[in-house]
Amino acid sequence: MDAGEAPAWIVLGRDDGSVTAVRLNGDANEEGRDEIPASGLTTWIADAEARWAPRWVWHDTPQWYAGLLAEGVRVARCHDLRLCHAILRDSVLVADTAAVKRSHEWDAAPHVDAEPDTPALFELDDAHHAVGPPADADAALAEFARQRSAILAGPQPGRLRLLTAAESAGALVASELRAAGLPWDAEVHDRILVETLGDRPSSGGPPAKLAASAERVRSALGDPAASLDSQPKLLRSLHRVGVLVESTSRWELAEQRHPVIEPLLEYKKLSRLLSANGWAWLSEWVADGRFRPVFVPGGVVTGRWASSGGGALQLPRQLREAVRADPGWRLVVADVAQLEPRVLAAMSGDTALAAAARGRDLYAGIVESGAVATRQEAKIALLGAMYGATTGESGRLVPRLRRAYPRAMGLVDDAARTGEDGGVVSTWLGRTSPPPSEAWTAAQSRATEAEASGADETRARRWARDRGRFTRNFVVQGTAAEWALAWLADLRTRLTALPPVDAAQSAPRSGPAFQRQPHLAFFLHDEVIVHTPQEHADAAAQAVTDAAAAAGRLLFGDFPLDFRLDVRVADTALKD
DNA sequence: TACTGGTGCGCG
DNA sequence: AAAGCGCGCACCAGTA
Repeated sequence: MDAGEAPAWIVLGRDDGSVTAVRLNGDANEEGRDEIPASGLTTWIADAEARWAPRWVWHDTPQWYAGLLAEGVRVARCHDLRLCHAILRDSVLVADTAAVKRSHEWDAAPHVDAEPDTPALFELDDAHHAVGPPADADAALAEFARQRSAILAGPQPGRLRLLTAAESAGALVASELRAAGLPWDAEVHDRILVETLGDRPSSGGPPAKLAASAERVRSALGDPAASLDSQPKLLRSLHRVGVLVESTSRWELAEQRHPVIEPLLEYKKLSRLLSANGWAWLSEWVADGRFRPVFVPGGVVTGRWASSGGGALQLPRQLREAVRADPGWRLVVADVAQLEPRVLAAMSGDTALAAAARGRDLYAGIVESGAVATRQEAKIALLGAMYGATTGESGRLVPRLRRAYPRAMGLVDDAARTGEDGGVVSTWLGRTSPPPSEAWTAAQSRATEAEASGADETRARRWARDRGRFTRNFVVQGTAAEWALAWLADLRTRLTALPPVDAAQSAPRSGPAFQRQPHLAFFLHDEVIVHTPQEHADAAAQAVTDAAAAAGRLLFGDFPLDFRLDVRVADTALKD
């Protein structure tokens, strides 16, 4: 490693078995290159991180970072070229003439396979093109230059710089979440299953309580052979006994009065638990006291994370009790109260809505303002406004909010109108919705032609409204996701600053990079779980709170609004 | 045997 | 049948 000025960025690329590291100065000019044998890569990166703390520029975070984490090495900052490309390619804050919009080799799907150097990187698809973004150093350098110039040339470079940094920090967090894992007590999980479903059957059949409720259903149907797991067959069985529902969904069934309803609802509940999070899930997804799902940053169009495998974002509340801190450790469980409405207030500059939210439950504030009568009404009305409800109680209440909070409601109404007209909308930091599909556009133009049928017009109108609800929600959901990324990134930095505990208090199952420090263990849109040594529990809880305040300032400056958290320190993630 | 689409339900 | 957004996953049925 050469001495010299500290590089601001180090671009990593893989070429024929070795790794090239290109050092760039603060103006992104090349200062030098190092060829690093694969065997020495981790050490080289750890040394460079300690010495320079550069921003690492690489093609795909999990492919570089999973291996480092496995050897106990963390990095503070990175620039994920694949994720940032996806943002810049569509962003209205980037000129259409920018080269990044045409570097299509970087339009790659998220990599679900988190292991580095696996054949996945070189897999061929049907057309015999390599899957995934380019991994070599020259391609990375060129794309990085395109991205930098796209950001800097735009009308609001600060926002895109923030967004790309936050997105990249999220990528680091996602890899770290997988490496550290969520502490999971398989015995507690098993106990919940046994209590709910009955003993685990030794020979493949259903557990006792599930079988019993199936029997009650079949008996109420008067058909000992009734099939309960096939929707069409179940529907026919219900019709035969006079339960004239159109679907077999819980909501519709609950409105019926018939002896089959109660056992059937119970059967559905139990069978859902067994098939989604039963013993098979436990043995597939929990190992060595940790649930290690794959988080997929940017996996949702709005910028929210998705997950792949294990249903990480759908863990039923019923099982939260199985989330257990290691001995001598604690969990800090925190979620944001009414994140999306608060974000809407801030991004629209609606001081009346911000005042309703400040220092209290936002829905209570709306009630106090007199716009609606009850908390429940406030909630339904606000959700309806953000989702585009037009009917029912929600649709009826929305106009009242429009009068009380014209700026906030104006923002989402404008977004809806733009979407219906075929336009694109953007989040606060500049993530832009995809343009309408060709089929959508074709349907709209067909409906305006002279020979258009009534059906053409109806369909075009329905699709337009569908898209309007999507863009309406996009601006809010997407900006909330940006706030959450800023929260995560800031929190991660604060936790890293807490001193490691001694070996005696370590939690070895969290892996070499996390066993002696508080670390993020779970993230779910507006909620985090931190796993922390007991002695740092209060500091970690404070860090969670401070990070939320910092995220609010980072996005919205001095706008007078707080992002209230519910923070608990406990041994389990169980709520209340 | 592998796929796709529909249904239903878990989460925010 | 949820009204009204965004997801992932299991299961079944129909098809290739």
